Amino acid sequence: MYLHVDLDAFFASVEQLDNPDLKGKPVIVGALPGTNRGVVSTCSYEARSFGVHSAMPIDKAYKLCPQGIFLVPRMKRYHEKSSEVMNVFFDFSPDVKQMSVDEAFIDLSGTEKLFGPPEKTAFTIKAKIKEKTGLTVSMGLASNRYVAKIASGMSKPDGFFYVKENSELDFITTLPLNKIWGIGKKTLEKLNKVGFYTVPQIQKASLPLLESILGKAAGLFLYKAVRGQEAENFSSEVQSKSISAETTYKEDLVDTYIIETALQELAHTVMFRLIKEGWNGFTVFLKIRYEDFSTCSIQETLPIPISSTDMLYKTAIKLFYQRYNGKPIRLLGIGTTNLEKSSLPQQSELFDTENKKKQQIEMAIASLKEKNPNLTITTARLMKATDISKKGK
DNA sequence: TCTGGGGTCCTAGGACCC
DNA sequence: TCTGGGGTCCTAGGACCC
Repeated sequence: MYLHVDLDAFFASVEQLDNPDLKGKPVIVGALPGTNRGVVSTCSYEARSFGVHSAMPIDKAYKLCPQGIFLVPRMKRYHEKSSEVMNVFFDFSPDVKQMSVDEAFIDLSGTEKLFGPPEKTAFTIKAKIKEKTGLTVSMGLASNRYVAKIASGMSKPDGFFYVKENSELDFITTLPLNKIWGIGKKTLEKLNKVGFYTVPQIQKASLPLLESILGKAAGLFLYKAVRGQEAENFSSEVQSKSISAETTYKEDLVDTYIIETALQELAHTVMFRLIKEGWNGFTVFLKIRYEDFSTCSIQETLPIPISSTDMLYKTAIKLFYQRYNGKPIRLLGIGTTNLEKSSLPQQSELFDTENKKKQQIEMAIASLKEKNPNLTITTARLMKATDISKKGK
């Protein structure tokens, strides 16, 4: 049996926990009203009753709920609370799969002898989380992860939903299509276009038909989903496959010096994470979003891994000018993929002294930062550019 | 409603190889 | 000489999720 656990209105709940004055009030975490181009990340249930929800533009949230308490996310704090919660899970099972900062799957198979039947264990875990962290969770229990995940969604907030063995199909059959995890806006449109509006209609469709509508993978995924079955890739092992950073600027970027500085800043951010987490990245990708929201990307795979901010920056600049159409830029992003653990033996570069030196300096800075997070070390250019970064955030 | 940031996986076409 | 089949890797874009 699998238990899916989801923290309720996580970011907003942590804020209410840390500042009891906020309890019972509409807390909206994301951005401050009036700041251009922000969205709601999470909001408390009190705010939801005003119609506010995740991904809503912050100014719209403000119109709906002017008395709301608007806060900027404190990711570091949320990650702290998140690990407290995950640690509780490990007291109940060695098999815990953390799926994101606020949710995890717990395999409760074989824990009966220690903790009793799974549905009882679920309530024990729920109480323990509340006691140790002050947070409430929503839970779903089922014979596979996919159904458990949907069940926990049905139990929000602070609930528990148990789909007993052999009733998975009945459970799924009664759901509206938009509650099926993996069906988003576009897929729903495609399905509606060919006359599918309910789960039972899709249950009658053949696999080849679904594949012809949605493509091979999505077709198979949906075919299994409407039968309460889990697809192979649904909760595959979580390991880093890419590291990236992107910024939507408060005002569109037009000046090439500012654009290049922005790219350097992003390269800096990504490189430090790469070093800190011990990755070698062989592919660099760059993302540009223009003022009209049209988005393009370009990537290049290198024969050797990125080893310094400078190398990442220079590659990004090269890619940028291959793609840039001269229009005002709303967002820039840099990332790296094709990752390998940097502890693996690496074929050393033939003429690599320059890069090695740079990397050694960056390693030193990264470890200093590790010891003293408040330390700010940056290049002269980025110091001058503090203006744009502040404006941009 | 004027649309964040960090990710994952899939698709389709092209290059290249045997 | 007008053109196979299988496989891998790369690229750009898209859909989806939290």
